This record gives sequence, C-alpha cells and structure tokens, in this order.
Amino acid sequence: MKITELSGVKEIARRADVSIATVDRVLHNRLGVAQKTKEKILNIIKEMDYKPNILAKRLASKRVYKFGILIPNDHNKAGYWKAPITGIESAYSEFGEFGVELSYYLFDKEDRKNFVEMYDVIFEQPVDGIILAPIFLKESMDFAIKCLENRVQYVFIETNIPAARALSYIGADLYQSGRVVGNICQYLLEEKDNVLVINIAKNVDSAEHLEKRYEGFKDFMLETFKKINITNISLESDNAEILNYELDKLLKKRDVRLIFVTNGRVHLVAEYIRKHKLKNVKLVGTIIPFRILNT
Amino acid sequence: MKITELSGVKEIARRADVSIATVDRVLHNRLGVAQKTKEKILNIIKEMDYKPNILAKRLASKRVYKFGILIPNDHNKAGYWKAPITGIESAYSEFGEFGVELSYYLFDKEDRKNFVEMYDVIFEQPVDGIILAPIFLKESMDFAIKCLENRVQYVFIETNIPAARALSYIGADLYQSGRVVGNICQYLLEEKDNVLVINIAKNVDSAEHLEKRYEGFKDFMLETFKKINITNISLESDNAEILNYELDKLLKKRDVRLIFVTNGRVHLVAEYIRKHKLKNVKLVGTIIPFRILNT
DNA sequence: CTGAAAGCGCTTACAG
DNA sequence: CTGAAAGCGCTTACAG
Repeated sequence: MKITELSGVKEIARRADVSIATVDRVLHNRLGVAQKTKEKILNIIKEMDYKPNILAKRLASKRVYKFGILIPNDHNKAGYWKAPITGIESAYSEFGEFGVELSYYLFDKEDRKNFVEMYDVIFEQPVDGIILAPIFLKESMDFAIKCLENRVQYVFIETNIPAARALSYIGADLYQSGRVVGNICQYLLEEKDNVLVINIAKNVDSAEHLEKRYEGFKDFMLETFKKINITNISLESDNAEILNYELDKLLKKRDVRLIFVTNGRVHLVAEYIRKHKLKNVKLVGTIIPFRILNT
Repeated sequence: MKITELSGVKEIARRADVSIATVDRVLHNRLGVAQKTKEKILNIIKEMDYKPNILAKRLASKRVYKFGILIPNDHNKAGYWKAPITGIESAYSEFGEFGVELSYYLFDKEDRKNFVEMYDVIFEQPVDGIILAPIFLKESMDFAIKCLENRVQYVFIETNIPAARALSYIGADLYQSGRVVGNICQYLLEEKDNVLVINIAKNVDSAEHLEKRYEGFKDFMLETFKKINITNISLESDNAEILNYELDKLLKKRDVRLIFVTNGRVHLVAEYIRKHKLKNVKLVGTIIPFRILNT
C-alpha cells in the first residue's frame, strides 16, 4: 500500500471521482445513483477488496439493533432457562452501550399455539435478529419463512433444525453426545449383546432432534462391536402405561443388556426397572443442562 | 439523562470547565495537570460513572497492541498445539485490522532453560500482553513477576498456576474433569473397594496441576462411597522401571479394583497390566486434547 | 499547566 | 442524481 493512499470510503471516492456520500449510497445499495457511477464504484470496491470498518460504522450510526428472544418460560422446568438468559444479559451489559436492544418473548413449552401467538407479536415491532428455541418443528419452519420474508436473521438455541438454515445453532452437538454415551457404555457391553435405545418425546418434533443422539450412539457402537444388536423405538408421549406396555413387549422378546434413554425422561424407565425388580439390565440417560460459567 | 447532555469527554470537559485535552490527560493519568484541576475532573468522572467508548478509542488511536504467544513447539507431541494456534489465528483475522500484532515464541517442552531464553527474548521488544503455557512452575512464577514489573498482562493456556494470578486461564477445569471421571467410575466400584490414583508428571511442576484432577475424583468418590479406599501417588518420571517397582509394591499390598491415571501416560500402566496379565483391575486415564470447533 | 484543531472511517441530514 | 458539511467519542500533535 502506498503511504499516500487514503483508506476506506475516502479512497474509493477519490478513485471514482465522486463524493463519499455517493460511495455510501452504493455501499448500502440505496437508490439515486446513476447506473454508470454505481458500476464504476462497485468495480473499485472489488478491486480494493474493501472491508468496511465496523468500529467507525457503529460509532457514526445512531441505529439501534433490536433482538427478539423467543424461548420457553420456566414455569415447568424450574430454572432450566436461567443460564442462557444470564448469558444473554451478560453479553448485553457488554455490548448494550453500542446500540443493542433486547425483547423477551416467553412462550409455554406445552402449547404450540402460544408459540405462534408470540412470534406473531414479535413482528409487530421492528426487529433485526431473533434467538429462538424451535421446539415445535412445523411452527418453527413457518417462523423461519416469516423471518426470511422480513429479512430478519435468526439463531437457534437448545434445539436445532438443520433444514431451517438458521444463522447458527447454540446448544449441544447431539450426535457427539450420543457417541460419548456409546464410548462410555462400551465397557458394559459385549459383542452380540442386545441394546435398547428409547426416544421419549412428548411432541413429535423433538423426536427428530433426539434421533441425532441415537445416531451417534449407534455409530460408535457399530464401530466397536460388529454384531451388537441395537433396537430403537420412539414414543410420542411420556404416558407410563404406554411405556410399560412397550417395555413389556421389548424385554420379553430378548435379553436386553442395556437401555439408553436419549433424554432426561430416563426416570420413567428407571421406575419400570424398579417395579419389575430387573437386575441384569443397565440403564443410561442423557441430560445436558445449560451451565453458567464462572468468570 | 437530559437531552442537552453531551456525552463522554465533552460533557466532563463542560462540567469541569476545561478542554477535552485536559480531561484526556487525567483519564490517562498523564503528567502536566494542576492537582486541583485533576481532582475536580476525577470527581466528575466518578459522579458520571463515566465509561470510555472503546469503539471511539480504537478508531482514534493509531496504537497497535502487541501480543506475545509463548507455547511449546510441537516437535514432540505432534499437532497438539495446532488447535489453539488455529484459534488464535482465527481471532486475529477478526480483530487484526483494529490494531493487533502477534509474535510467536515457541519453546522446547523438555527444556526449561529454553523456556527462560524465550521469555527473555519477548521483553526485548515492546509487548502489551502475553499468552503462555506455564508448564514449568518456578520459571513461570518468575516470568509472572517480570510481567508485573513490565506492566504486561498475561493469560495462561493449557496449564494453570492459580497462585500466579494471571488475567485468565484457558483450558480444562481439572477439578471438574476429575469429578467426571469419578462419576463414570462409580459404576465400576463398590463400597470399601481399593482405588489407586497415579499422577505421572515428568517435571515436578505439572504435578500440582494433576493434583486438581485427583482432588475432583476423590471428592466425588467420597461423596458416593463413604468407605472407599483411595491411594494417591505421584511419580516424577515416566521411567518404566520406577513405575513397575511402585506398582509391584502397591498392588501386592491390597486388592486394587481400579487404577486412575490422571493424564495421558495411562498407557504406561496399561503395559504393566498386560505384562502381568492382571484381570481384575480396571484402568482409566484422562486425555483432553484441544479441539477445533467447526464454524 | 492548558486549549484549539485536525483526524480516525464511517453516517446522516440537507441543499441543490 | 450528487456533494459539502457536521458529527459519532475519542486521540494526537502543536501552540502557547
């Protein structure tokens, strides 16, 4: 770079022989620039590999970015969402002064209609970005489309729906989590053992999510034991009767050595095992709560 | 806040009836300000709970911050330090344009003299902050003192020395790691079992570090089993003869159910077990490599 | 010991 | 369709 070279918009303006206001218009794709001028400027931008200085941008702009946060209220799972909220607030206290505003929209985890109501409310006000827990599959897909229509970026938290192509996903890697479970359980098993993997998901939607954990577990197992026998079932309710019925059937058929429940509902199976006084079956569950890191 | 209130240095200057240059002098504790003026300004700053705008600061200042990175070269442990370097480079590509410069100082992990040579070199040039792996205890303490003398901030990576009061520590929480091992191993043990925990640290220094992992393991175990019997030994070399000698002694005395080696040198004990064809002892080790997150 | 002024790289009315 | 100018909240010579 020559020492005489101005940087940023000024240099672009100099090269294009226009004012920086015009450069700014092109940079933000605003109307009111002659096609020819626009092209010239665009070429120079490309030529220079121009990267705007975000510090200067933020300093000069009065614009406030508004974020909506769409997560379950904590009425059922006491305190589960405390940690992410703490994290959001901590980030806010760091960046809030640079033009960020937060709005919370808490919905009832058991009520998909309420989820839809809440996300409709979000769009009543201008919003730039959204963090959401997409625990209802179909409704969340609809929501994603609405975000795209409104040019609003969205990020998933806790549950992921890869197909909905969020900007990013904050939460556990369920596939890896399943592999870890497999890794630990390998010491409890032998070749040709029977293993039962149970997904218990109250709404159909998160079943797909839990499936990932099963995949990880299964892949690890099959890499370790060629002839292990893994049966996977998904229950769409946490009703004890149904669970008992299924377990009766499955455990009668074969000698199951290990049961892996892919989420925290493992206690339901624990009760079954206790009631039937089963001695030879090992039980494993998975719970990965959010954690507040000490800083 | 009144709408007429200016913000930042301007407002301070207005209230103190001085120029912003003088405010700046006080803010940076520079010489050449009358004691009275200084006090007045200091009071106003406190009153306003003034927080400088770091965006404006960085934009206005031409100052470049220089960071030194003092970590082992990878000649022995192939690739172990690739991940943190990737992380550093990724952060650099994000922030480098805002005035950050990096210098690497790689030392020989087996040679504490080399570590000292390298850190002497660091101070030959101006430096603002240092990331280091303090794997040599005494030398790292000396280094910390040198940093304090030079008013240079330092951050530890991989190994922590709490007493050296670094700005922060990047790495595994060894105490929690030990608890996790305990948590998993509880299913392999019963009340009154004998457990052996072995720290194998080539240099005395990291022994203290490994101790933390033992603490976590022990605490979890004692919370779970009241009468479990845990023996802990620390070896200062990875010499197989010495290890074998110690293991002979320890395993003769009592019926050991589980051996936990607090780092990756677990393979040394594995060899012993294989050679002696021990069947009833379980072996557990811990390796937590750095990982590159996919983004 | 203190202040006026230019500048960092952008954005934002406003004027033409 | 385009430009001159002020401003964001700081820092940095320079002058006195």
